[in-house]
Amino acid sequence: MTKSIKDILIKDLNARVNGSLWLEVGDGHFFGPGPVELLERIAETGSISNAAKEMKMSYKKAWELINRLNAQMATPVVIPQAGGEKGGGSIITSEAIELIKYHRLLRKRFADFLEKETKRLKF
Amino acid sequence: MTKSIKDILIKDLNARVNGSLWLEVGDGHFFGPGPVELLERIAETGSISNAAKEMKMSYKKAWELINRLNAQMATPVVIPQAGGEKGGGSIITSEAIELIKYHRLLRKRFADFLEKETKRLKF
DNA sequence: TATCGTTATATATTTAAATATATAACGATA
DNA sequence: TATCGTTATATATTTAAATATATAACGATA
Repeated sequence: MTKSIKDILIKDLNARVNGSLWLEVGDGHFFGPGPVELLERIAETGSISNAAKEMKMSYKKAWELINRLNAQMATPVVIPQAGGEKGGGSIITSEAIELIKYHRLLRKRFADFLEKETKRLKF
Repeated sequence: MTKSIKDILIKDLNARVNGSLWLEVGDGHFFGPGPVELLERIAETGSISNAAKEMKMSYKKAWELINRLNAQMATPVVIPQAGGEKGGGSIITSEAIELIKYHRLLRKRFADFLEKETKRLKF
């Protein structure tokens, strides 16, 4: 009695199906989990700098990410202001909010897919 | 008349949904596209060394990958032989063949999911 | 027992990506 | 006009991952 691959994957290894998802444009990645979280935190904290700190991401990386997004989108996702009452800050646009919402729904459907595939492995 | 996020993503950027998929066990990645391709090429070429060359992967990386897989699985995926008539070689087990088949089906379903989500973006 | 090309292994080097550091520019406010 | 903390930018350093290189062990065969 030989073991099926399912037996090995599930019974012996307790394996599960996992993955990651992003929006792609032209050649490469465009909008994935990282940018989503960064935008959310910019909205919360009011600045790229603080958002980056919270994520333990270097400010440089965060700024380049936002800069790239703003350049690629037809409409910017973040409006930065250098200088001002408290030194400045950044706000996210309504388009960014829509993007986040869309991505949440998309990820939910993806999570369902992954769960379904993991369950399928078990029966 | 403001643009919806869908308009921006599809009309302006021609964005599509993409992602990657793997089997996970315990803490981390376990079996993704890379290992699948490597196993396929070991089956074709009869050696880890040649398979790695074809993929332009360093032998070391290929060997470590196979070694890790063999250690993690209840049954090895590759049977290596050092020494022998032509210096040696490696063959893949029936479990490896099953794994590859399973992964192909899984990726097909994932591709369908991605296509569906990309189309959903368009309407 | 010499030969073959492979597996198995250690170590050095290269590469790419990230963080770290420093600093100018900014603009509302007191 | 001095101050604030931020954005914006360049450069140095660190880190992690990969390749490159070298070599011993292997075992069937002639």
